Amino acid sequence: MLSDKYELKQPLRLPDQVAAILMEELESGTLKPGEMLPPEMELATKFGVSRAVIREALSQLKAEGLLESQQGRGVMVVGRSGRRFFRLEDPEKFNSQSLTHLYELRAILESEAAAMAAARGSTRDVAKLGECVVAMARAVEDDTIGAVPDLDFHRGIAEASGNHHLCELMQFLNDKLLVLIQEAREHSRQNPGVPRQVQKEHEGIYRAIEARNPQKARKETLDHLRMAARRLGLEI
Amino acid sequence: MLSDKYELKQPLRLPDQVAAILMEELESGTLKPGEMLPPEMELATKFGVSRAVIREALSQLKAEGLLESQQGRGVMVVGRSGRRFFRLEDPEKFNSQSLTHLYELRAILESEAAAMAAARGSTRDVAKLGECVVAMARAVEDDTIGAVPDLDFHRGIAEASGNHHLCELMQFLNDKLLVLIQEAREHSRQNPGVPRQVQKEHEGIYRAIEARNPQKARKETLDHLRMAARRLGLEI
DNA sequence: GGAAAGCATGTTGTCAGACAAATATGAGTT
DNA sequence: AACTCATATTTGTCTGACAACATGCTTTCC
Repeated sequence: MLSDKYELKQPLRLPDQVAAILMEELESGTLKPGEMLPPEMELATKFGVSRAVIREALSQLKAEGLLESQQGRGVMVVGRSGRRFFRLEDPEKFNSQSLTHLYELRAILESEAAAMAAARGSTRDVAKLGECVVAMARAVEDDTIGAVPDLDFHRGIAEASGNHHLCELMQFLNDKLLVLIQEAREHSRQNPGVPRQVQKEHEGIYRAIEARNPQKARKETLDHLRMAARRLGLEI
Repeated sequence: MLSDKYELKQPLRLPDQVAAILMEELESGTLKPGEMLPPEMELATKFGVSRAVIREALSQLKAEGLLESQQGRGVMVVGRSGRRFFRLEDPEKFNSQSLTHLYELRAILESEAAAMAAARGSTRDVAKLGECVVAMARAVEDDTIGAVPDLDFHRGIAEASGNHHLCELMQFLNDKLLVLIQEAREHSRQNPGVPRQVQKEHEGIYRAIEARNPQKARKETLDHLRMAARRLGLEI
Protein backbone atom coordinates (compact mmCIF):
# COMPACT_ATOMS: atom_id res chain seq x y z
CA MET A 1 0.00 0.00 0.00
CA LEU A 2 1.30 3.40 -0.91
CA SER A 3 0.99 6.01 1.78
CA ASP A 4 -1.58 8.69 1.19
CA LYS A 5 1.16 11.20 1.77
CA TYR A 6 1.90 11.09 -1.93
CA GLU A 7 -1.52 11.51 -3.55
CA LEU A 8 -1.01 8.57 -5.90
CA LYS A 9 -3.49 7.85 -8.62
CA GLN A 10 -4.92 4.37 -8.63
CA PRO A 11 -4.92 3.37 -12.28
CA LEU A 12 -1.19 3.83 -12.81
CA ARG A 13 1.08 0.92 -12.08
CA LEU A 14 3.13 1.15 -8.94
CA PRO A 15 6.57 1.44 -10.57
CA ASP A 16 5.33 4.32 -12.73
CA GLN A 17 3.95 6.11 -9.71
CA VAL A 18 7.16 5.71 -7.77
CA ALA A 19 9.18 6.85 -10.79
CA ALA A 20 6.97 9.92 -11.13
CA ILE A 21 7.47 10.85 -7.47
CA LEU A 22 11.22 10.40 -7.68
CA MET A 23 11.32 12.39 -10.91
CA GLU A 24 9.45 15.16 -9.16
CA GLU A 25 11.99 15.20 -6.35
CA LEU A 26 14.79 15.26 -8.89
CA GLU A 27 13.35 18.21 -10.78
CA SER A 28 12.41 20.17 -7.69
CA GLY A 29 15.94 19.82 -6.37
CA THR A 30 15.00 17.81 -3.29
CA LEU A 31 17.41 15.23 -4.66
CA LYS A 32 20.56 17.00 -5.75
CA PRO A 33 23.18 15.68 -8.19
CA GLY A 34 25.90 13.72 -6.48
CA GLU A 35 23.68 12.70 -3.61
CA MET A 36 22.97 9.08 -2.83
CA LEU A 37 19.48 7.69 -2.78
CA PRO A 38 18.36 5.67 0.22
CA PRO A 39 18.85 1.92 -0.17
CA GLU A 40 16.23 0.15 -2.23
CA MET A 41 14.88 -1.67 0.79
CA GLU A 42 14.42 1.59 2.66
CA LEU A 43 12.64 3.14 -0.32
CA ALA A 44 10.45 0.06 -0.50
CA THR A 45 9.29 0.40 3.09
CA LYS A 46 8.97 4.18 2.74
CA PHE A 47 6.68 3.83 -0.27
CA GLY A 48 5.04 0.73 1.09
CA VAL A 49 5.82 -1.43 -1.92
CA SER A 50 8.09 -4.34 -2.65
CA ARG A 51 11.69 -3.99 -3.73
CA ALA A 52 10.79 -5.29 -7.19
CA VAL A 53 8.57 -2.26 -7.72
CA ILE A 54 11.31 0.09 -6.56
CA ARG A 55 13.77 -1.61 -8.85
CA GLU A 56 11.49 -1.20 -11.87
CA ALA A 57 11.07 2.47 -11.07
CA LEU A 58 14.80 3.00 -10.65
CA SER A 59 15.38 1.07 -13.85
CA GLN A 60 13.34 3.62 -15.76
CA LEU A 61 15.20 6.57 -14.27
CA LYS A 62 18.55 4.92 -14.81
CA ALA A 63 17.70 4.31 -18.44
CA GLU A 64 16.87 7.98 -18.78
CA GLY A 65 20.27 8.88 -17.34
CA LEU A 66 18.92 10.55 -14.21
CA LEU A 67 20.36 7.97 -11.83
CA GLU A 68 23.35 5.72 -11.78
CA SER A 69 23.76 2.63 -9.66
CA GLN A 70 26.72 0.54 -8.71
CA GLN A 71 26.60 -2.81 -7.06
CA GLY A 72 27.61 -2.57 -3.44
CA ARG A 73 27.64 1.22 -3.43
CA GLY A 74 24.14 2.44 -4.00
CA VAL A 75 22.24 4.70 -6.36
CA MET A 76 23.52 8.17 -7.16
CA VAL A 77 21.78 11.19 -8.62
CA VAL A 78 23.51 12.41 -11.75
CA GLY A 79 23.37 15.96 -13.02
CA ARG A 80 21.44 17.35 -15.95
CA SER A 81 24.31 16.69 -18.32
CA GLY A 82 23.66 12.99 -17.92
CA ARG A 83 20.17 13.16 -19.35
CA ARG A 84 19.85 10.93 -22.39
CA PHE A 85 16.47 12.12 -23.64
CA PHE A 86 14.69 15.27 -24.56
CA ARG A 87 11.28 14.80 -23.08
CA LEU A 88 8.18 16.64 -24.19
CA GLU A 89 5.50 17.21 -21.65
CA ASP A 90 2.66 14.74 -21.82
CA PRO A 91 0.56 15.34 -24.95
CA GLU A 92 -2.58 15.20 -22.84
CA LYS A 93 -1.53 18.39 -21.13
CA PHE A 94 -1.02 20.30 -24.36
CA ASN A 95 -2.88 23.55 -24.39
CA SER A 96 -3.26 25.85 -27.33
CA GLN A 97 -0.21 27.92 -26.50
CA SER A 98 1.92 24.86 -26.03
CA LEU A 99 0.83 23.56 -29.41
CA THR A 100 1.57 26.88 -31.03
CA HIS A 101 5.06 26.82 -29.56
CA LEU A 102 5.59 23.30 -30.78
CA TYR A 103 4.46 24.28 -34.22
CA GLU A 104 6.72 27.29 -34.14
CA LEU A 105 9.65 25.08 -33.25
CA ARG A 106 8.83 22.83 -36.13
CA ALA A 107 8.66 25.78 -38.50
CA ILE A 108 12.11 26.95 -37.42
CA LEU A 109 13.62 23.55 -38.03
CA GLU A 110 11.83 22.78 -41.26
CA SER A 111 12.52 26.12 -42.90
CA GLU A 112 16.18 25.85 -42.00
CA ALA A 113 16.25 22.26 -43.21
CA ALA A 114 14.80 23.42 -46.52
CA ALA A 115 17.50 26.06 -46.82
CA MET A 116 20.17 23.48 -46.09
CA ALA A 117 18.61 21.08 -48.58
CA ALA A 118 18.84 23.77 -51.23
CA ALA A 119 22.40 24.57 -50.29
CA ARG A 120 23.85 21.09 -50.16
CA GLY A 121 21.22 18.39 -50.78
CA SER A 122 22.33 15.65 -53.13
CA THR A 123 20.73 15.40 -56.56
CA ARG A 124 19.28 12.09 -55.43
CA ASP A 125 17.55 13.76 -52.48
CA VAL A 126 16.19 16.49 -54.71
CA ALA A 127 14.95 13.94 -57.22
CA LYS A 128 13.08 12.13 -54.46
CA LEU A 129 11.43 15.40 -53.47
CA GLY A 130 10.36 15.84 -57.07
CA GLU A 131 8.67 12.45 -57.04
CA CYS A 132 6.78 13.39 -53.91
CA VAL A 133 5.53 16.57 -55.53
CA VAL A 134 4.29 14.62 -58.54
CA ALA A 135 2.56 12.09 -56.31
CA MET A 136 0.89 14.85 -54.34
CA ALA A 137 -0.23 16.54 -57.52
CA ARG A 138 -1.86 13.31 -58.63
CA ALA A 139 -3.59 13.04 -55.25
CA VAL A 140 -4.99 16.53 -55.65
CA GLU A 141 -6.32 15.66 -59.12
CA ASP A 142 -7.91 12.43 -57.94
CA ASP A 143 -9.18 14.08 -54.79
CA THR A 144 -7.70 11.19 -52.79
CA ILE A 145 -5.80 11.47 -49.54
CA GLY A 146 -2.24 12.54 -50.18
CA ALA A 147 -1.01 11.69 -46.73
CA VAL A 148 1.82 9.37 -47.66
CA PRO A 149 3.56 11.55 -50.24
CA ASP A 150 2.99 14.58 -48.05
CA LEU A 151 4.77 13.00 -45.10
CA ASP A 152 7.43 11.71 -47.47
CA PHE A 153 7.93 15.21 -48.80
CA HIS A 154 8.53 16.70 -45.39
CA ARG A 155 10.75 13.81 -44.35
CA GLY A 156 12.61 14.15 -47.62
CA ILE A 157 13.44 17.75 -46.87
CA ALA A 158 14.81 16.75 -43.49
CA GLU A 159 16.95 14.04 -45.03
CA ALA A 160 18.18 16.34 -47.77
CA SER A 161 19.51 18.70 -45.13
CA GLY A 162 22.23 16.18 -44.51
CA ASN A 163 22.09 16.73 -40.76
CA HIS A 164 21.17 13.50 -39.07
CA HIS A 165 20.30 15.01 -35.71
CA LEU A 166 18.09 17.59 -37.35
CA CYS A 167 16.39 14.84 -39.29
CA GLU A 168 15.70 12.75 -36.21
CA LEU A 169 14.43 15.72 -34.26
CA MET A 170 12.06 16.77 -37.03
CA GLN A 171 10.81 13.22 -37.30
CA PHE A 172 10.08 13.24 -33.60
CA LEU A 173 8.26 16.56 -33.71
CA ASN A 174 6.27 15.56 -36.75
CA ASP A 175 5.21 12.35 -35.05
CA LYS A 176 4.02 14.42 -32.12
CA LEU A 177 2.14 16.80 -34.40
CA LEU A 178 0.81 14.01 -36.59
CA VAL A 179 -2.68 14.10 -35.22
CA LEU A 180 -2.73 17.80 -35.73
CA ILE A 181 -1.46 17.47 -39.26
CA GLN A 182 -4.00 14.86 -40.21
CA GLU A 183 -6.69 17.10 -38.88
CA ALA A 184 -5.39 19.84 -41.12
CA ARG A 185 -5.42 17.60 -44.16
CA GLU A 186 -8.96 16.46 -43.53
CA HIS A 187 -10.00 20.04 -43.05
CA SER A 188 -8.30 20.98 -46.29
CA ARG A 189 -10.05 18.36 -48.34
CA GLN A 190 -13.42 19.61 -47.22
CA ASN A 191 -12.61 23.15 -48.28
CA PRO A 192 -12.54 23.13 -52.05
CA GLY A 193 -9.55 24.91 -53.47
CA VAL A 194 -7.41 24.46 -50.40
CA PRO A 195 -5.64 21.31 -51.65
CA ARG A 196 -4.67 23.14 -54.82
CA GLN A 197 -3.30 26.01 -52.76
CA VAL A 198 -1.31 23.61 -50.58
CA GLN A 199 0.05 21.92 -53.68
CA LYS A 200 1.17 25.26 -55.03
CA GLU A 201 3.03 25.98 -51.80
CA HIS A 202 4.73 22.61 -51.90
CA GLU A 203 5.78 23.19 -55.47
CA GLY A 204 7.18 26.57 -54.49
CA ILE A 205 9.38 24.95 -51.87
CA TYR A 206 10.48 22.27 -54.29
CA ARG A 207 11.35 24.74 -57.02
CA ALA A 208 13.44 26.81 -54.62
CA ILE A 209 15.37 23.76 -53.50
CA GLU A 210 15.82 22.53 -57.04
CA ALA A 211 17.06 25.99 -58.02
CA ARG A 212 19.54 25.77 -55.15
CA ASN A 213 18.23 28.94 -53.62
CA PRO A 214 18.46 28.57 -49.83
CA GLN A 215 16.95 31.92 -48.94
CA LYS A 216 13.94 31.31 -51.12
CA ALA A 217 13.55 27.74 -49.84
CA ARG A 218 13.52 29.00 -46.27
CA LYS A 219 11.00 31.71 -47.02
CA GLU A 220 8.69 29.45 -49.02
CA THR A 221 8.72 26.87 -46.24
CA LEU A 222 8.08 29.48 -43.60
CA ASP A 223 5.18 30.88 -45.60
CA HIS A 224 3.78 27.41 -46.18
CA LEU A 225 3.87 26.51 -42.51
CA ARG A 226 2.43 29.86 -41.52
CA MET A 227 -0.45 29.29 -43.89
CA ALA A 228 -0.89 25.75 -42.64
CA ALA A 229 -0.97 26.99 -39.07
CA ARG A 230 -3.59 29.54 -39.96
CA ARG A 231 -5.67 26.84 -41.63
CA LEU A 232 -5.35 24.93 -38.38
CA GLY A 233 -6.58 27.85 -36.37
CA LEU A 234 -3.35 28.48 -34.51
CA GLU A 235 -2.35 32.07 -33.95
CA ILE A 236 1.18 32.44 -35.15
CA MET B 1 39.42 12.58 -9.65
CA LEU B 2 38.75 12.91 -13.30
CA SER B 3 39.36 9.24 -13.87
CA ASP B 4 36.38 8.49 -11.64
CA LYS B 5 33.99 9.42 -14.39
CA TYR B 6 35.65 7.36 -17.05
CA GLU B 7 36.46 4.43 -14.82
CA LEU B 8 32.82 3.42 -14.65
CA LYS B 9 32.91 1.15 -17.68
CA GLN B 10 30.58 -1.14 -15.82
CA PRO B 11 29.55 -4.33 -17.49
CA LEU B 12 26.01 -3.85 -18.70
CA ARG B 13 23.42 -5.18 -16.35
CA LEU B 14 21.09 -7.84 -17.65
CA PRO B 15 17.96 -5.68 -17.93
CA ASP B 16 19.91 -3.11 -19.95
CA GLN B 17 21.18 -5.79 -22.29
CA VAL B 18 17.71 -7.22 -22.81
CA ALA B 19 16.31 -3.72 -23.36
CA ALA B 20 19.02 -3.01 -25.93
CA ILE B 21 18.23 -6.19 -27.83
CA LEU B 22 14.50 -5.50 -27.82
CA MET B 23 15.10 -1.90 -28.88
CA GLU B 24 17.18 -3.19 -31.76
CA GLU B 25 14.33 -5.44 -32.86
CA LEU B 26 11.92 -2.54 -32.59
CA GLU B 27 14.02 -0.24 -34.72
CA SER B 28 14.88 -2.87 -37.29
CA GLY B 29 11.20 -3.65 -37.76
CA THR B 30 11.41 -7.23 -36.54
CA LEU B 31 8.80 -6.19 -34.00
CA LYS B 32 6.13 -4.20 -35.79
CA PRO B 33 3.67 -1.77 -34.20
CA GLY B 34 0.48 -3.46 -33.11
CA GLU B 35 2.13 -6.82 -32.63
CA MET B 36 2.13 -8.56 -29.30
CA LEU B 37 5.34 -9.50 -27.55
CA PRO B 38 5.75 -13.06 -26.30
CA PRO B 39 4.71 -13.53 -22.67
CA GLU B 40 7.26 -12.41 -20.10
CA MET B 41 7.90 -16.00 -19.02
CA GLU B 42 8.66 -17.01 -22.58
CA LEU B 43 11.02 -14.07 -23.03
CA ALA B 44 12.70 -15.02 -19.78
CA THR B 45 13.48 -18.55 -20.93
CA LYS B 46 14.43 -17.30 -24.39
CA PHE B 47 16.98 -14.86 -22.97
CA GLY B 48 17.97 -17.20 -20.19
CA VAL B 49 17.17 -14.76 -17.41
CA SER B 50 14.54 -14.42 -14.72
CA ARG B 51 11.21 -12.75 -15.21
CA ALA B 52 12.30 -9.90 -12.92
CA VAL B 53 15.04 -9.00 -15.37
CA ILE B 54 12.61 -9.10 -18.28
CA ARG B 55 10.21 -6.90 -16.35
CA GLU B 56 12.87 -4.30 -15.65
CA ALA B 57 13.79 -4.24 -19.32
CA LEU B 58 10.17 -3.90 -20.40
CA SER B 59 9.68 -1.22 -17.78
CA GLN B 60 12.33 0.92 -19.45
CA LEU B 61 10.80 0.49 -22.89
CA LYS B 62 7.31 1.14 -21.60
CA ALA B 63 8.50 4.35 -19.94
CA GLU B 64 9.94 5.43 -23.26
CA GLY B 65 6.58 4.82 -24.92
CA LEU B 66 7.78 2.03 -27.18
CA LEU B 67 5.67 -0.65 -25.53
CA GLU B 68 2.36 -0.78 -23.75
CA SER B 69 1.17 -3.46 -21.40
CA GLN B 70 -2.18 -4.39 -20.00
CA GLN B 71 -2.76 -6.74 -17.17
CA GLY B 72 -4.18 -10.01 -18.42
CA ARG B 73 -3.63 -9.18 -22.08
CA GLY B 74 0.07 -8.85 -22.76
CA VAL B 75 2.59 -6.37 -24.08
CA MET B 76 2.00 -4.54 -27.34
CA VAL B 77 4.38 -2.72 -29.64
CA VAL B 78 3.45 0.94 -30.04
CA GLY B 79 4.09 2.94 -33.20
CA ARG B 80 6.57 5.76 -33.55
CA SER B 81 3.96 8.32 -32.64
CA GLY B 82 3.95 6.92 -29.13
CA ARG B 83 7.57 7.78 -28.51
CA ARG B 84 7.88 10.06 -25.52
CA PHE B 85 11.53 11.03 -25.89
CA PHE B 86 13.88 12.44 -28.40
CA ARG B 87 16.96 10.34 -27.95
CA LEU B 88 20.41 11.40 -29.01
CA GLU B 89 22.87 8.67 -29.91
CA ASP B 90 25.28 7.80 -27.16
CA PRO B 91 27.81 10.60 -26.64
CA GLU B 92 30.63 8.05 -26.67
CA LYS B 93 29.88 7.35 -30.31
CA PHE B 94 30.03 11.00 -31.34
CA ASN B 95 32.38 11.52 -34.21
CA SER B 96 33.47 14.85 -35.60
CA GLN B 97 30.68 15.06 -38.16
CA SER B 98 28.06 14.19 -35.60
CA LEU B 99 29.34 16.93 -33.34
CA THR B 100 29.33 19.41 -36.17
CA HIS B 101 25.73 18.55 -36.92
CA LEU B 102 24.79 18.91 -33.30
CA TYR B 103 26.48 22.28 -33.15
CA GLU B 104 24.73 23.30 -36.34
CA LEU B 105 21.40 22.37 -34.82
CA ARG B 106 22.20 24.44 -31.79
CA ALA B 107 23.13 27.39 -33.98
CA ILE B 108 19.80 27.19 -35.79
CA LEU B 109 17.85 27.19 -32.57
CA GLU B 110 19.87 29.80 -30.75
CA SER B 111 19.93 32.29 -33.59
CA GLU B 112 16.20 31.95 -34.01
CA ALA B 113 15.70 32.24 -30.27
CA ALA B 114 17.71 35.46 -30.32
CA ALA B 115 15.51 36.81 -33.09
CA MET B 116 12.41 35.90 -31.13
CA ALA B 117 13.87 37.45 -27.99
CA ALA B 118 14.40 40.68 -29.90
CA ALA B 119 10.90 40.53 -31.34
CA ARG B 120 8.94 39.78 -28.21
CA GLY B 121 11.17 39.31 -25.16
CA SER B 122 9.94 41.04 -22.03
CA THR B 123 11.89 43.99 -20.69
CA ARG B 124 12.67 41.87 -17.66
CA ASP B 125 14.24 39.20 -19.83
CA VAL B 126 16.29 41.77 -21.69
CA ALA B 127 17.42 43.34 -18.43
CA LYS B 128 18.63 39.98 -17.21
CA LEU B 129 20.62 39.56 -20.40
CA GLY B 130 22.21 42.93 -19.75
CA GLU B 131 23.31 41.80 -16.31
CA CYS B 132 24.92 38.74 -17.82
CA VAL B 133 26.83 40.87 -20.27
CA VAL B 134 28.11 43.07 -17.47
CA ALA B 135 29.15 40.05 -15.42
CA MET B 136 30.95 38.57 -18.39
CA ALA B 137 32.74 41.84 -19.04
CA ARG B 138 33.96 41.84 -15.45
CA ALA B 139 35.18 38.27 -15.88
CA VAL B 140 37.15 39.28 -18.93
CA GLU B 141 38.75 42.16 -17.03
CA ASP B 142 39.66 40.01 -14.05
CA ASP B 143 40.75 37.19 -16.32
CA THR B 144 38.61 34.82 -14.28
CA ILE B 145 36.41 32.07 -15.62
CA GLY B 146 33.18 33.50 -16.94
CA ALA B 147 31.40 30.19 -17.15
CA VAL B 148 28.37 30.97 -15.04
CA PRO B 149 27.31 34.28 -16.62
CA ASP B 150 28.09 32.83 -20.04
CA LEU B 151 25.73 29.91 -19.53
CA ASP B 152 23.21 32.26 -17.99
CA PHE B 153 23.42 34.51 -21.04
CA HIS B 154 22.68 31.71 -23.45
CA ARG B 155 19.92 30.35 -21.24
CA GLY B 156 18.53 33.84 -20.90
CA ILE B 157 18.20 34.16 -24.65
CA ALA B 158 16.29 30.90 -24.75
CA GLU B 159 13.95 32.05 -22.01
CA ALA B 160 13.45 35.43 -23.62
CA SER B 161 12.20 33.70 -26.75
CA GLY B 162 9.04 32.93 -24.84
CA ASN B 163 8.83 29.47 -26.33
CA HIS B 164 9.00 26.89 -23.59
CA HIS B 165 9.68 23.92 -25.83
CA LEU B 166 12.45 25.76 -27.60
CA CYS B 167 13.93 26.69 -24.24
CA GLU B 168 13.90 23.11 -22.99
CA LEU B 169 15.37 21.78 -26.19
CA MET B 170 18.19 24.31 -26.16
CA GLN B 171 18.89 23.49 -22.55
CA PHE B 172 19.16 19.83 -23.47
CA LEU B 173 21.47 20.46 -26.39
CA ASN B 174 23.64 22.81 -24.38
CA ASP B 175 23.97 20.22 -21.64
CA LYS B 176 25.10 17.75 -24.25
CA LEU B 177 27.58 20.21 -25.70
CA LEU B 178 28.72 21.41 -22.29
CA VAL B 179 32.01 19.54 -22.29
CA LEU B 180 32.70 20.94 -25.71
CA ILE B 181 31.84 24.45 -24.62
CA GLN B 182 34.01 24.31 -21.56
CA GLU B 183 36.85 23.13 -23.73
CA ALA B 184 36.30 26.15 -25.92
CA ARG B 185 36.35 28.51 -22.98
CA GLU B 186 39.56 27.05 -21.63
CA HIS B 187 41.07 27.30 -25.06
CA SER B 188 39.95 30.91 -25.30
CA ARG B 189 41.50 31.95 -22.02
CA GLN B 190 44.85 30.60 -23.11
CA ASN B 191 44.76 32.60 -26.32
CA PRO B 192 45.16 36.23 -25.33
CA GLY B 193 42.69 38.53 -27.00
CA VAL B 194 40.11 35.83 -27.62
CA PRO B 195 38.04 36.54 -24.49
CA ARG B 196 37.76 40.18 -25.53
CA GLN B 197 36.63 39.13 -28.98
CA VAL B 198 34.02 36.77 -27.49
CA GLN B 199 32.82 39.53 -25.22
CA LYS B 200 32.42 41.83 -28.20
CA GLU B 201 30.30 39.22 -29.96
CA HIS B 202 28.11 38.75 -26.90
CA GLU B 203 27.62 42.49 -26.64
CA GLY B 204 26.66 42.60 -30.29
CA ILE B 205 23.93 40.05 -29.72
CA TYR B 206 22.72 41.88 -26.65
CA ARG B 207 22.60 45.24 -28.38
CA ALA B 208 20.58 43.79 -31.25
CA ILE B 209 18.07 42.26 -28.86
CA GLU B 210 17.88 45.42 -26.80
CA ALA B 211 17.33 47.41 -29.98
CA ARG B 212 14.49 45.01 -30.84
CA ASN B 213 16.10 44.12 -34.13
CA PRO B 214 15.33 40.44 -34.81
CA GLN B 215 17.24 40.18 -38.08
CA LYS B 216 20.35 41.62 -36.55
CA ALA B 217 20.03 39.48 -33.43
CA ARG B 218 19.80 36.37 -35.59
CA LYS B 219 22.79 37.34 -37.67
CA GLU B 220 24.95 38.34 -34.70
CA THR B 221 24.19 35.05 -32.97
CA LEU B 222 24.89 33.07 -36.09
CA ASP B 223 28.20 34.87 -36.57
CA HIS B 224 29.09 34.35 -32.93
CA LEU B 225 28.41 30.63 -33.04
CA ARG B 226 30.22 30.27 -36.34
CA MET B 227 33.26 31.94 -34.83
CA ALA B 228 32.97 29.81 -31.71
CA ALA B 229 32.82 26.69 -33.85
CA ARG B 230 35.90 27.74 -35.73
CA ARG B 231 37.71 28.37 -32.47
CA LEU B 232 36.71 24.82 -31.53
CA GLY B 233 38.14 23.44 -34.73
CA LEU B 234 34.81 22.33 -36.20
CA GLU B 235 34.33 22.83 -39.90
CA ILE B 236 31.07 24.60 -40.38
C1' DG C 1 -31.51 -21.99 -30.98
C1' DG C 2 -29.64 -18.07 -28.73
C1' DA C 3 -28.06 -15.35 -25.08
C1' DA C 4 -26.31 -14.67 -20.55
C1' DA C 5 -23.74 -16.42 -16.65
C1' DG C 6 -20.04 -18.91 -14.92
C1' DC C 7 -15.70 -21.38 -15.21
C1' DA C 8 -10.89 -22.47 -16.93
C1' DT C 9 -6.79 -20.77 -18.62
C1' DG C 10 -3.31 -17.52 -19.74
C1' DT C 11 -0.94 -13.11 -18.78
C1' DT C 12 0.60 -9.15 -16.28
C1' DG C 13 1.16 -6.90 -11.54
C1' DT C 14 2.94 -7.42 -7.05
C1' DC C 15 4.95 -9.59 -3.10
C1' DA C 16 8.30 -12.25 -0.22
C1' DG C 17 12.50 -14.42 0.53
C1' DA C 18 16.96 -15.98 -0.77
C1' DC C 19 21.71 -15.87 -2.41
C1' DA C 20 25.69 -13.89 -5.14
C1' DA C 21 28.75 -10.07 -6.08
C1' DA C 22 30.70 -5.80 -5.20
C1' DT C 23 31.64 -2.23 -2.01
C1' DA C 24 32.14 0.20 2.45
C1' DT C 25 33.49 -0.05 7.26
C1' DG C 26 36.06 -0.76 11.16
C1' DA C 27 39.06 -3.43 14.22
C1' DG C 28 43.40 -5.23 14.71
C1' DT C 29 48.28 -5.65 13.37
C1' DT C 30 52.67 -4.07 11.84
C1' DA D 1 50.23 5.93 9.90
C1' DA D 2 49.41 2.24 6.63
C1' DC D 3 47.99 -2.23 5.63
C1' DT D 4 45.00 -6.67 6.25
C1' DC D 5 41.12 -8.90 6.80
C1' DA D 6 36.58 -10.08 8.61
C1' DT D 7 31.98 -8.13 8.69
C1' DA D 8 28.11 -5.40 7.33
C1' DT D 9 25.77 -3.02 3.68
C1' DT D 10 23.87 -2.65 -0.84
C1' DT D 11 22.81 -3.76 -5.52
C1' DG D 12 22.05 -7.64 -8.99
C1' DT D 13 19.64 -11.80 -9.90
C1' DC D 14 16.78 -15.91 -9.14
C1' DT D 15 12.69 -18.52 -7.61
C1' DG D 16 8.13 -19.24 -6.31
C1' DA D 17 3.76 -17.65 -5.15
C1' DC D 18 -0.62 -15.24 -5.42
C1' DA D 19 -3.87 -11.47 -7.02
C1' DA D 20 -6.07 -8.91 -10.83
C1' DC D 21 -7.60 -8.90 -15.24
C1' DA D 22 -8.74 -10.65 -20.06
C1' DT D 23 -10.19 -14.19 -23.22
C1' DG D 24 -12.47 -18.14 -24.76
C1' DC D 25 -15.33 -22.07 -23.75
C1' DT D 26 -18.88 -24.39 -21.43
C1' DT D 27 -22.93 -24.53 -19.15
C1' DT D 28 -27.35 -23.06 -18.09
C1' DC D 29 -31.57 -20.88 -18.70
C1' DC D 30 -35.13 -18.69 -21.52
